[in-house]
Amino acid sequence: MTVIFSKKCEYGMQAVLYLAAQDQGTVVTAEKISRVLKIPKEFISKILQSLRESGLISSIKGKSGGFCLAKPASEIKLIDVVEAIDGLETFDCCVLGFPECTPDTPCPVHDSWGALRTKAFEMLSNETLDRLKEKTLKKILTI
Amino acid sequence: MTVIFSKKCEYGMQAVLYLAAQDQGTVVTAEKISRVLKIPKEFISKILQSLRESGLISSIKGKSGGFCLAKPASEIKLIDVVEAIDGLETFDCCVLGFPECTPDTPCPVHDSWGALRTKAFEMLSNETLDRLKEKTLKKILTI
DNA sequence: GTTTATTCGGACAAAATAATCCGATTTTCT
DNA sequence: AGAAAATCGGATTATTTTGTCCGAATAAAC
Repeated sequence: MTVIFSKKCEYGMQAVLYLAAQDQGTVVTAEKISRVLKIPKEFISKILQSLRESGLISSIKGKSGGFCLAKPASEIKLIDVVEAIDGLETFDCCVLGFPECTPDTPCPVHDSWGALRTKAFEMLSNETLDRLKEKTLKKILTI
Repeated sequence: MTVIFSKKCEYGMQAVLYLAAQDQGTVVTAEKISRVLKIPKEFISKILQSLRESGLISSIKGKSGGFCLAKPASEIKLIDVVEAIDGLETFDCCVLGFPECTPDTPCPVHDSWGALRTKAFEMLSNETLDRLKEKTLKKILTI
């Protein structure tokens, strides 16, 4: 069951968090990420490729190749992954699915939902990946 | 683009809000709901049928038949529609898609997301449909 | 230089969700 | 009684999302 984001996006966030939790300079293969996070290998490979295209991560080809963050974990936020995979449209859509839900033509829950949406956006925008490192490492042990 | 709920659920909420906005005792056909809310007729028909099975709305067969709320609008909440169509699982799932995201084995954003989720649930649970009637009528004019 | 382990890219397959079709039944109206 | 307008139920189709397969290119290790 998906809460807000697509599976691709969820897996992408997990993978990026995992990369951020490694010692700097560590290169991790798609196979390892797949194994640790229990994500189908071919699927996470595609997702990693698209994250590389977006410039969030880098890849190294050939034997002993793999993936790593393209910049310091202190400069990446979860919202960056969301933007790269699902886009930010989610934060601009009516929760009831009404067309053109704007301040001028609001749906019945426009205001209360708007406040929540903002909070959700902030939650994903405020903390950088490095600040989530410890929690990520702990969580990974339990998967 | 879907925010949290499936299209079925979004359409279901819209239709139920529309029924709640009618004068009491009014019977509305699926065709009319489809036309007003711009929802494919056969699709909304199915959704209305399933909402009837859940007991949220009633149907009247035959010519001059249609649908109406099964109880007063003051006794129905949006969360009831969500529960009937998508279920409440959404409010119990990890936003990052991690398995077994619990207080004991939390994901990196477990706490902050949990607070938001609770707020979202409350938003859909607190107000009854009758209190959304005016806003619904206004919104419908703009569709 | 050959083997090996990896990313890369494109096509393909499966599953879930969204939408449609059609014939049967029910009820009202003339 | 017959026509008309509606729900009902089941099958079917279309679209999107999720997941897989395979062969080519790349680079390290022997």
